[in-house]
Amino acid sequence: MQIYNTLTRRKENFETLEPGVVKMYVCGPTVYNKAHVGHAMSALVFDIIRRYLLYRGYQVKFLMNFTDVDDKIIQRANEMGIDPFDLAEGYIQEFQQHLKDLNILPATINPRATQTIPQIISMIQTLIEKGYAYPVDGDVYFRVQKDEDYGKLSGRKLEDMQAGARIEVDSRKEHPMDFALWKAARPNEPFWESPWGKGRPGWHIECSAMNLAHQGEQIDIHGGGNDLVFPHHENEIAQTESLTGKPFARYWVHNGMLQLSGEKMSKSLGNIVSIEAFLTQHSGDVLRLMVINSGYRNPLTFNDEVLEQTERALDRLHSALRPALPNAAGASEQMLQTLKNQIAATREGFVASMDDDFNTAGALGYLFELVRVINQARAEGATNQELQAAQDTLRELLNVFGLKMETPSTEKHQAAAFIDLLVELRSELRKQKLFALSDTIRDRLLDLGVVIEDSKEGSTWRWK
RNA sequence: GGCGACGUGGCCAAGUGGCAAGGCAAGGGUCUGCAAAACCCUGAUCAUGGGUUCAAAUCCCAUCGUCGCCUCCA
Repeated sequence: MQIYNTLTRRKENFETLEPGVVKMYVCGPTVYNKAHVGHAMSALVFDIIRRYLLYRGYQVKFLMNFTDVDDKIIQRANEMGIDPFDLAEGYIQEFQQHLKDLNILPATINPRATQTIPQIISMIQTLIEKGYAYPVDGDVYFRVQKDEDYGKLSGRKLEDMQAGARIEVDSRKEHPMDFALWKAARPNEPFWESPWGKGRPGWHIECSAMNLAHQGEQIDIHGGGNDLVFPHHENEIAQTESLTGKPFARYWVHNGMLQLSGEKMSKSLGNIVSIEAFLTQHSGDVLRLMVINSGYRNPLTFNDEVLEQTERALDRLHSALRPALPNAAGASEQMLQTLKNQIAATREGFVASMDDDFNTAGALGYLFELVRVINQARAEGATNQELQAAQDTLRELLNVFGLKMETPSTEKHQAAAFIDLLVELRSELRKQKLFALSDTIRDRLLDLGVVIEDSKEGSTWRWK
């Protein structure tokens, strides 16, 4: 199995620190507002990676954090006149529900910045002792010049960054790129007691501390959006590796940004489609399939046309899971052999694609080939029993992708007997060539979400 | 200005040295009372210009274009 590593900018063979176990950490959201579909994309990417690792027999320890204290949370809470911790808690609950709705497996642990304060303080103390950090007026800064390979993840040099820096330089800092590990509390801000006075952690240190606390000094996969490469992940590396003297993560994995009308979707740009809004219009499977249908490292095109196309593609996947035609007489030996061969070819192609840096789009292509052959076999009269192995394979691999492939709900089930009755009566009308009436029944049922399909063997119906 | 990524049929998108996956849409056909679904058939030489090679979408150089990061950001 090969994984693209941002640190080396190429694909590398995947070897874990401990055989059979993957320690994985993904940067979660800062919970100061509703999450949008870009956050969902990232969560989906790493959920799919995790599911595939599980499929390949790994045990996966999966952490995703919540940044639940920072400037924006405090600012927003003050504007709304509520407690910042309550604000954060509300958005955390909401995000957890979104993850569930998107069929994302729950994390092994969801650490939070506010629950890791003692570890953060102790980490900062050690960094100060080792000369990698220095306190100023209740703040503590990381000393980037002390870290010789600072910039290795993002491929930047300190000199280059100084040249292009657009930030206002804080004269108390030794170097413009030094970043805060600890921030002194201002009036009306939440704080914790520390050796440097009342304050709260900086943004980057929490992830380092959470990993140290829950995973140890080294992890296998560290993930997040590619907008986190610099400065967030760069700084995580600087902190952790300065402390431990060991490589932090073996593989740095970054997903591309979701693009709305050619731009990154982000809270600051204001071009947001919230997960909540999306899920009122579409199933979670649709967004998941959009993610699957393209490379996780590339930008993901998100617009109404692509959404519509993905809905149709999802319909096609569903089509292969439909039962045999009524009165199916059985398919030819040749057809059954083709079906059997395609099952093997699909399995093989799926794994080969996914082994190559989680090439979901390539793997999906093989699934569609299986779809075609299943539908061919059904059209030639294959029975449910003859279709079973292929459909089971398809279901199994769709499940590796995390697609739910749900169809009817229980309340609809209660209507099934009545629909059966209508379809039966309609068949009688058709025999009597009372087509106007039978078409009316078909149209009216379609309005109610029931699709009737006729064949020479009889009529079938399904939920739209 | 610095660093990086990308540009494949109408749309989305794999492939990254050896005759260009897949999905959506479109056109034609089979089936059907009609319809729907499904099935069958049809289309790209890979931004542009050079170069390397027996061979390039795939490597190198240049140009144009798009996007990301350099500030909070999945």
